[in-house]
Amino acid sequence: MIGEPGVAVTIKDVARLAGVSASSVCRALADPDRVRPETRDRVQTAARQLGYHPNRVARSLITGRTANIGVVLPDLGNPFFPTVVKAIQTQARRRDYAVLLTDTDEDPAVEVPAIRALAMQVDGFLLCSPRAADDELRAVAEKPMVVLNRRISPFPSVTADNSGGMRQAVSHLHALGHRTISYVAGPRTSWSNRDRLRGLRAATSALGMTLIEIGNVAPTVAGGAAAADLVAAAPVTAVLAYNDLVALGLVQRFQARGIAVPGQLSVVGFDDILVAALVGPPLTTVAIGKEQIGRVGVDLLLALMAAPGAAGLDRAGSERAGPGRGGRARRVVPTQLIVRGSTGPVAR
Amino acid sequence: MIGEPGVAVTIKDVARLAGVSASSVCRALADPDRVRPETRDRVQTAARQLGYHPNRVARSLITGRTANIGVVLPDLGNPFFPTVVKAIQTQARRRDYAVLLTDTDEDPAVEVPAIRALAMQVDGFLLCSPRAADDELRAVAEKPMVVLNRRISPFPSVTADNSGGMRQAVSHLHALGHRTISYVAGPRTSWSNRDRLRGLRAATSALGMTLIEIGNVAPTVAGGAAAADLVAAAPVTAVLAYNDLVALGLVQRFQARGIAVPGQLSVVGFDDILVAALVGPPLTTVAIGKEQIGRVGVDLLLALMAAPGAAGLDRAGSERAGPGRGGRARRVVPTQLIVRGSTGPVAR
DNA sequence: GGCCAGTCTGGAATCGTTTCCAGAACATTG
DNA sequence: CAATGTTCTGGAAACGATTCCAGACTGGCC
Repeated sequence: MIGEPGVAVTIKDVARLAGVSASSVCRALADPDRVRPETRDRVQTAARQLGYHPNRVARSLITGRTANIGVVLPDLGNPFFPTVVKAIQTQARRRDYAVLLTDTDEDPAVEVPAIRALAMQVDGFLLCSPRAADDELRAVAEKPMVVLNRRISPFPSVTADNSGGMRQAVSHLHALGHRTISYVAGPRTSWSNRDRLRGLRAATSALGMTLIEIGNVAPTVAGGAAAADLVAAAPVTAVLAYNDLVALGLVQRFQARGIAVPGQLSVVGFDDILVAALVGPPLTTVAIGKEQIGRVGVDLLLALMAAPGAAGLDRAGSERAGPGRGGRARRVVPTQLIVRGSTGPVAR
Repeated sequence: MIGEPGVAVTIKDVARLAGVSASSVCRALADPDRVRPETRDRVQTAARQLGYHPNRVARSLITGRTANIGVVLPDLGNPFFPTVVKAIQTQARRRDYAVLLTDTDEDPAVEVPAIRALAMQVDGFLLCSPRAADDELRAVAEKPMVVLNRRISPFPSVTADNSGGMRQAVSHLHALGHRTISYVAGPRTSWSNRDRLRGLRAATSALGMTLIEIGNVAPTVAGGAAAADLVAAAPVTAVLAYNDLVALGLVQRFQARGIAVPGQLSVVGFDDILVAALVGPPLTTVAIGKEQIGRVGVDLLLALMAAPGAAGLDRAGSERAGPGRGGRARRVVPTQLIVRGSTGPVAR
């Protein structure tokens, strides 16, 4: 590579060295079969010699494609998201896409401006657990969008089987003798929270159990700790938390108050973040294929972008974009209860 | 906002509606004082009416600036990094920059290609704990670069006061009566690992303690668990780990083998990731201002980009770029030992 | 009233690439 | 050998914004 140190080498430099026109360079590199083998070789040699790499910005301008995807999520501080992002990033790179990341700090009001700001530099969006209202998100969808951990028609989505997870968790608790349990709810704006609650209600009522719902808290350790006293005051023998962080906050506060887990109170989390296995007692929780969510999300988005009328919202009355082609697919990844040490038989 | 749904509104549309030329629209929006107040108002009204936002790609092409910064890091799965990235992201957004993220999966060979691939779409790089060789990184530096958690001349860097942290940790252990301790080293390619080891050696020898170094392991829980047996076999009463994940792996394996922590063996981590406080026993560890690292990194990078000869490497014999202006600043953020439950007096 | 300075504006060039179009070169066929 | 078709190539336009330059207009001043 002999490229001048500071100055970028352009297609014209290659053209000059190869003794052909810029158009031919472009063709030789983009679609080698459209030029004579001899020119192809000359161009490719020249390009290699100069260390030429096409300017993606200039290319974007004319093709309208950026080869970037935008990822918007509420909080990197929640270990759930980095795992998903990592999977997204890996899969995106494999497909030659780069990832533009925005953390909205759990603030719904930041989401729409953030999407708008990124819109021009990406070919599509992956919205992880978006907090804004359905209508707002639909209104801002000029680019293809895939939603993770939430369903918003008409976007394709990837969600976890929250109901299934809750069913497993509840029947586990039921088997241990628990009959009255509590749920510590996450953010009101979280679709996963609503979905988990829905599944939980169905599961408990199916088994004739009593469910006491405890207000919405931030999906953090602090949020869980804040709710712990309310839970302790309720006549329950077990508690399910919106997610692992909340569960950890609960356990921490229980232990600080001398409430034995699982001796006096069983605790179940959701997500199976790394730390769940490490705390004392290790947390019983519902595992989600986080990598799968990220990976499938990327695939869905790429399919959507490749689809014929690849705008964010299909135009009114568009031909049926079959879910098979990524049109408005709804993928559900399985969940699985991981029984660890934070749940046990009901006391007495 | 009356913009056509699918078609992007360009500067020409605004110009037409406002009855002025494109140049005037550009001036009115970029630098309102350079046009007559009346034109300014007409343009601004028209722009608002059409929902015009300048196309950043087109702008990049002519200005050469992208308003993106590239972040490269080894593993989002290590909770240390999401925290740093979150701070980076927040600070970048505040300065109107977007963040392009790449996770290299701890593979040095991925780093350079990743940087090269991103180079054209960013104005500068933030390399978090890069694993590649100094020379490779210098060779790939066409854009301004700031290095986090490592020092590579001539790049500005932000590092933690590893030596100071180790000194605190060692004197804590010394006060508890420990005299022979072990260090479980992280990746050989990690500068932080070498820096921590350096500080550790200095601190132990200053206090006349014996240090037994145990091979390089992956900076993960599994890595720590893998080293645990070696540690247990060594004649030590305490062990310092490269980072918290390794420490957690050690503790986990010790407990599995019935070795009491801190009863028989004290364990100290590094980083103070969220989970450190939650495990049982809670981990004594050295805290780093992770947010500060990210924030300062962004500030340094922005200063570097704004600097006169803002190429990656200053040209040979460049005028002294004072560290004050971000030239080749070396910022060190303080560390602090957090004493929790995984350390205690030496047995007997 | 004329001249100069200053303000404001429009047109054109530019960034680097892709793509359309038309023409050149060559081969094929009658 | 002419007519036709095919392959390959170069020039030019285009993407959308910024910026340079020169011209138009205004105002002030003598």
